[in-house]
Amino acid sequence: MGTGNFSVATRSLVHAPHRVDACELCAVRNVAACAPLSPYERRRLTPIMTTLGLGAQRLIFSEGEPAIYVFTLTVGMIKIYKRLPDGRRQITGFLFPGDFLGLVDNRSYAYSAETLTGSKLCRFQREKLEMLLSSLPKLERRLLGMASHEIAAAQDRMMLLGRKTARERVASFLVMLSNAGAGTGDQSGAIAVPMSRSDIADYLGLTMETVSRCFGDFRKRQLIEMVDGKRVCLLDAAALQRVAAGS
Amino acid sequence: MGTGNFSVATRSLVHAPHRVDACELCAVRNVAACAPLSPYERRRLTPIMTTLGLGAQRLIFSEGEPAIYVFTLTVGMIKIYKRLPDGRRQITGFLFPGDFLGLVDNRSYAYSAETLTGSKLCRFQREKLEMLLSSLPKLERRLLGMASHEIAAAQDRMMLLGRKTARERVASFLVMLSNAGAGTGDQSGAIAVPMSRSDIADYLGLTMETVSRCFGDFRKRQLIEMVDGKRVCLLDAAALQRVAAGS
DNA sequence: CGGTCCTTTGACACAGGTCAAGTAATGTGG
DNA sequence: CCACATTACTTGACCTGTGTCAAAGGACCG
Repeated sequence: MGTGNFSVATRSLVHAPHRVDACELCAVRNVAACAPLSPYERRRLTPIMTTLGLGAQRLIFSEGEPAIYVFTLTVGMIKIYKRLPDGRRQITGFLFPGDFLGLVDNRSYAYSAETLTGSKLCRFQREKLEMLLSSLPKLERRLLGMASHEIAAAQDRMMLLGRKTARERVASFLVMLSNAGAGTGDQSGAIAVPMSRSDIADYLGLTMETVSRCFGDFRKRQLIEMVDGKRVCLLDAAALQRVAAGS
Repeated sequence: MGTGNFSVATRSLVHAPHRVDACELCAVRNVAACAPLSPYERRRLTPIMTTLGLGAQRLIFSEGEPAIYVFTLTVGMIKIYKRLPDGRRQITGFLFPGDFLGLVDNRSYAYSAETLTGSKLCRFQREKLEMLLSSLPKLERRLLGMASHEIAAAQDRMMLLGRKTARERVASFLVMLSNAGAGTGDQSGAIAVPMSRSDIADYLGLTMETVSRCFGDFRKRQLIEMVDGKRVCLLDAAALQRVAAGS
């Protein structure tokens, strides 16, 4: 817990893989100008922070619940999702080590969060963290950077959901996994796909069957190869990228 | 320009409708704990800020362009959108007075922005604003609040695009307009719909024809009434809300 | 091994897309 | 203020991509 393990180290673009107690707010990915926290900042954060480990398929929090904590993921993979009253589900994101979750607009969570694989998280008391923010300007800036990044990603997702075809969506998903999950696959170049077909479907706004058919199609065209149910090898990443971008 | 006009005043939940020069970063809507800027903060912002007025259907900036400025909208309505290489378009948001645009992840805009109606904007030099942020903590907090709000809205939009039916999408759109545009309609309770059918379609991930058919359907069922092409009256807002929520 | 769950595959249905025509709103020049 | 052109919207007929339903593998597990 809190160990600068390989996964965090791989994803963190900003500091060496040594042990850091408040590491998770450092392990921000894809955010420019992301300096690591100072010892002072870490000292301020430690008291309101606990680390926790969870198995696969565990609920972290539910949509509508009071947002007592915010989290950063250090190991594993998480899905976040919303539901309509009749049960329809939209997965609004898959999260990777270094990602932040629980930042809220009002007092309660706007979505549910569930682990896909065994995971380790850093948990912060939300209200206390918010109070600390004013005296930790670097941290606040980092959160703003992460939020901007998330907004951009959300807009890409809207493009996908509103205007891409099923094949384009599945290709986009594979490309995304391959980028985001760099390092989570094995040495053979295969990438880990820990989520079920219906998770993928609910992420892409499709049905399980359509996702399966697209996988089949890509397999037939030699764009991918399935190592096993949970591992895919992108045989022609460039072609997939072309499909994903919409011809 | 910069006048605390009725529109800004209506939308701003946080301060009285007096004249404020750096008003636009105050005129934040739906953000908790949003205190107005101090005179000191305004003094810091004024030098890097200019105000501008634009006609309808004017391009503000384009996807991919270097992001020199960030803006706040004070009067009017704006659409922001992305395109696929073959021209397919997704409108990722309609913006109202008080909304912020141009916050970016990297150095260039991730989307294009275009006015729908005649509009007034406040323009800030992005890099200078970013440098100022550290010394204007309240402002930074406000941006973080706006960003959180936007993320929540984006997730709702993903639910809409991924899982709602055409009728539910159009109903959601009308409810959104009616909430967001409170005050932009006339006294009769009609709400302004300044965007074209194909704008609405590109926002909802549908075609113009389907949007038109849904309007027709709602009209037949007495849920709405069209005052003219650009004004709609919600006859049964509760029923629409029910449709929007997904039964 | 037999059961459970997940995935794949097939046959068919339908929501929403496409194409095309008609109608209303808006603008323009005289 | 009126012809006329232009653009936006509506409506209809038809088509297709994806959803639905059902059954048949496969993988995992006690």
